[in-house]
Amino acid sequence: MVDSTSSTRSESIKQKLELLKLLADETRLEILNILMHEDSYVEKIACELSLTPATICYHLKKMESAGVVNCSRSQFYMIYSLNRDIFDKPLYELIKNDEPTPTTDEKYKQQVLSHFFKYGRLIQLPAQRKKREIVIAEIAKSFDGDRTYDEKEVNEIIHNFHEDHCTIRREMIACGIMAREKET
Amino acid sequence: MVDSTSSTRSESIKQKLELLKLLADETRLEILNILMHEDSYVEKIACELSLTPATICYHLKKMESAGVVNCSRSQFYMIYSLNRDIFDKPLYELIKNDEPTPTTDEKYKQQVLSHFFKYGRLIQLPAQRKKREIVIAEIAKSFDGDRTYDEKEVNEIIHNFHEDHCTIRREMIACGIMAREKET
DNA sequence: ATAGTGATTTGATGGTTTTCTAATCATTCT
DNA sequence: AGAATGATTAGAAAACCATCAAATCACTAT
Repeated sequence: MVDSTSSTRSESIKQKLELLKLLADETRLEILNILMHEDSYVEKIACELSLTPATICYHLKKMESAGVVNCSRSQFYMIYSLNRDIFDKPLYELIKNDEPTPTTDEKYKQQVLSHFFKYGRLIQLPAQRKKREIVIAEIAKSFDGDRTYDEKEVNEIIHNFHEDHCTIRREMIACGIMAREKET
Repeated sequence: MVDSTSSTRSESIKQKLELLKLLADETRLEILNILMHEDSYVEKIACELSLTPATICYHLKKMESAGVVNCSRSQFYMIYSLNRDIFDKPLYELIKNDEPTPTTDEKYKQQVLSHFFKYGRLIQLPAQRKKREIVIAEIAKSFDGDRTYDEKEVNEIIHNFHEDHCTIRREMIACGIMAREKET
């Protein structure tokens, strides 16, 4: 059910979270500590921890289905034992998300843009520098980087986004996205 | 507040549990993954994860007080960064309880004994072998290991615990606690 | 000083999880 | 087969925790 050979190069983040949740419980930690010393069975553990067999069973079953412990029958008892392979990894292995990082801070940009643009037009220039840069960069996409524009052209394009083309134009230059050129 | 130099040889089990609980939450894992790439601040993280700044703050504060992250002010922002030392340990370091193990399976014995003895007398011989051994061992404490007893003496001592000294005596021999000797 | 901006606290809500009791299941021994 | 014993499941109560909206705090810049 669970690959215990050697980490399959990318257990989903879900599985890691599941393991961490399993470990983050006092009762289960105590059970694991008992099993570190010797294999044991439900009733005995229940006695040692002063808890109901039902409760211990609940925890053991949970840990078994995650591959943390194994169990096998022996006479009257279900003997539970530790799967020690699990615990060798360093901690950062468990918090690191290997999955193809889909959005680094792309999502943040989208958020900002959708907040300041409505129907393709700029509602208001953000006061924060970081946000302002994002907004300006978006407007800059309408320009061809290889080409030069005269002032009238620039103003027309910016006007599609906002009335006040002067401020925007100034910002674009301030951000280093656009350079002034001596008029020919 | 928290020793970040090098594990102080025995953080209480409580502290370990606290750390594990911190890690066992999807949102916090995501925050940590973001901070693994670069330091960041509340609002930005909130945007990236599509959550409220209040929520992110709640998590960051929690992690800060456990020494998992650090924060410092920079201009408008509270910059949070990872305390990477924490994550070097292998996992078993976090589940192992270093504290002086107070009761290995002593507690289990006490449970069994208090169940089968009342006012110093044996109510009933347990059916289970393991429990029977515990009970028999308790009775055996009344004998001096260095000395030999004749049958009458043995029966008298056992009689203090139970009417049926024959069964008990047989069990003691079966358990290897007492040996028969040719009568002199 | 005051306005603006991000961080934090507070209180309420909803969801998850541990724990128990009681009932049922599975196995062993007579 | 039937009795005994340990393990498991089902259902319910209680504790815990993440999240949000709204209010407040702390700092910066004009």
